[in-house]
Amino acid sequence: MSGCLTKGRISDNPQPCAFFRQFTEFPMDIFALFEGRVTDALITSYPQLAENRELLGRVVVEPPRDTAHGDLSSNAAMVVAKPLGTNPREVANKLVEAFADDADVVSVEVAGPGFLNFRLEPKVWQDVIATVGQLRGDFGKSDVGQGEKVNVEYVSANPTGPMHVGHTRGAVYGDALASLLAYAGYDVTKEYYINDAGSQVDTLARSAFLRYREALGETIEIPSGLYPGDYLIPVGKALVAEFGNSLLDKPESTWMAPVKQHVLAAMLELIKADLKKLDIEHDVFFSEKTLHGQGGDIDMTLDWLREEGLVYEGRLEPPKGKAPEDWEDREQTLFRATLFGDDTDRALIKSDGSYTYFAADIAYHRNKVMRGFTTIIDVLGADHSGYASRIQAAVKAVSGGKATADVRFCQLVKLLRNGEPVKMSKRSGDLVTLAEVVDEVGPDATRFMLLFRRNDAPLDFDFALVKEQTRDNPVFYVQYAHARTHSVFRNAARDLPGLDLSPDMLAKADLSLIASQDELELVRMVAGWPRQVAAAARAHEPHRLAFYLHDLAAAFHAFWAKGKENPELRFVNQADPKMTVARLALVDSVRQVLLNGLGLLGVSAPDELS
RNA sequence: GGCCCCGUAGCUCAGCUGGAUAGAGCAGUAGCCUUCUAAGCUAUUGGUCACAGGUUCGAAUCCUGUCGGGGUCGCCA
Repeated sequence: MSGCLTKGRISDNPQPCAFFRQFTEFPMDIFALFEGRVTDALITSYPQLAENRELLGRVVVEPPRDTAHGDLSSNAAMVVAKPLGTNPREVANKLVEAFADDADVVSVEVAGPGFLNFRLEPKVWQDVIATVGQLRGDFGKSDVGQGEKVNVEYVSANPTGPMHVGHTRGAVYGDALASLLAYAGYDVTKEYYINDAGSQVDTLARSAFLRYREALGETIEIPSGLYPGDYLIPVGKALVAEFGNSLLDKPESTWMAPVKQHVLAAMLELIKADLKKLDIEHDVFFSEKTLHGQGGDIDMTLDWLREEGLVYEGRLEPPKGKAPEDWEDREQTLFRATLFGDDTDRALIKSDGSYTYFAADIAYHRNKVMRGFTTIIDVLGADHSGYASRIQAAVKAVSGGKATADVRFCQLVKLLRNGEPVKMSKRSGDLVTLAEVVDEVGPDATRFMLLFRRNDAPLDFDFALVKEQTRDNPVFYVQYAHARTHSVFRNAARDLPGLDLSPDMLAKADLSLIASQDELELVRMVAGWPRQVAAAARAHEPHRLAFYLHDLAAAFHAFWAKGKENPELRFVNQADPKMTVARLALVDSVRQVLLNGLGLLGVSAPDELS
């Protein structure tokens, strides 16, 4: 065959790709495996479909919601029937014939409007346990990304103080997304854009200078408009340590540059330390300032845009409906964003002659494109939602359509304590900081709770619940499932002291013993992990993994509890070492997937809960 | 007024890019601890997927409009 089948799409790569070879030797993702077989069968029966990749890409093999519908179900017949000018059941019947000789398939039925329902040999599922045992941390890893270069820019908080809770969600989301994409075979760079060129860093420097004077013995009063936070006190002292009193009587024009440099570095350290608390480390810290200056990226970008005819001098319509009191109708330098799908053209140069933030941002995104990124993800706060179309237009323009921008927004987090909102006052600089939250509830709970929700939906974060050690707390619930897998092994070692439970021994387990519906149910869940990873990566939605893990934990707890009522279903059976080894291999596969999933989310997986 | 996000069980939310009878958790009700961690499990109640049209074999999902909530609106970053 030509082309390489990966889940949901067919690449243009004429070489068989590693992922597909992996299927043939090692069916890691059962669903993707059968998606390939169904697609092949379609092409065999209807050769004219071979060229219609878009259509074939819509063919899906998925676990049916209702287990009465078998192990796998596919929409293939319904997807292609109309373009073929035939009806779904006819296509379905041909596909049924095609699978008559498939040794993995017990039966295929046509159901409803044309679904194909597969029932598989138990061995297919049993083998998944062995596959997990061999691939370990690589079970779920894939190359759906095919090495595509992706830049994930996240956090990018202004370097004017410590991080507050508002930044935390974007930090966790971006970080988990980056891990997920890397795991799914993308070439990922984690990036932080330092807004160090605007006027707020001058304000920061002035604020720090006040603290400097304070450190030299003056009594200071912080005027409104400057940053009042205590975190600048040590910066003032450090400035004294570095400069003595030499800056004290100098005009601002003299001290501004050195103080700014110093305080920016200090703030960046502060932010890095905060992020470190959540185990977040960026690969690249990109300074906006480096884009400015003569002959810098912004100049170059604007020159280039001019050459392309994408810049003009013109007037913008005032915003509709809103009474534009201070609207000054003036001619300005504009980027033709409307050519690329934005709803208005955008200003590049301010009235004082300096560049707009957006001008720098075009240059920044062009810089990303030049570095070879073809998918550019910006994680922003929801208050920037109007910015998306602008960024997309910019990336489209500077990449000639070769790169795509995905701008993701994180909604607000509402902090609660026992159901009561936590008061926050911005004016006094009394925001709840990231550090305070993490110190109180821990990094695991912080990360998991923020990921246990779609990022663009608002989120209630209740300190009381997050710290609770009950099943109401999803973090704990999942971690407990993992700890429980270890506890099962500890008990096995205790009850069957002679039994070898090493990975080598588990690899030799007689997995045909894993045959009950309850057990196979759990295995099917495990088998779905690679599929979840691929789908979450494609959708840029790490929260799906959190939900999957919660479901897997529930399935495991449920099976564990069945052993309470029915001793034959217990994992550890002193009278039957063979069965015990097989069951432990199953437990081990659950454990491994929980471990892999929690790892991707950046949440620890303790062996034991104290 | 323009644009963006959202509207799913009493509450908090999923819903696998259009699939089969819309799912979890909490709350409510009824059960399960001499038994691998009850830090858990089982059963059960509960829905006009905001509303009205449209697209098609098929819609919570896509399109249009209405209502409601949030955000944002030339030179801030």
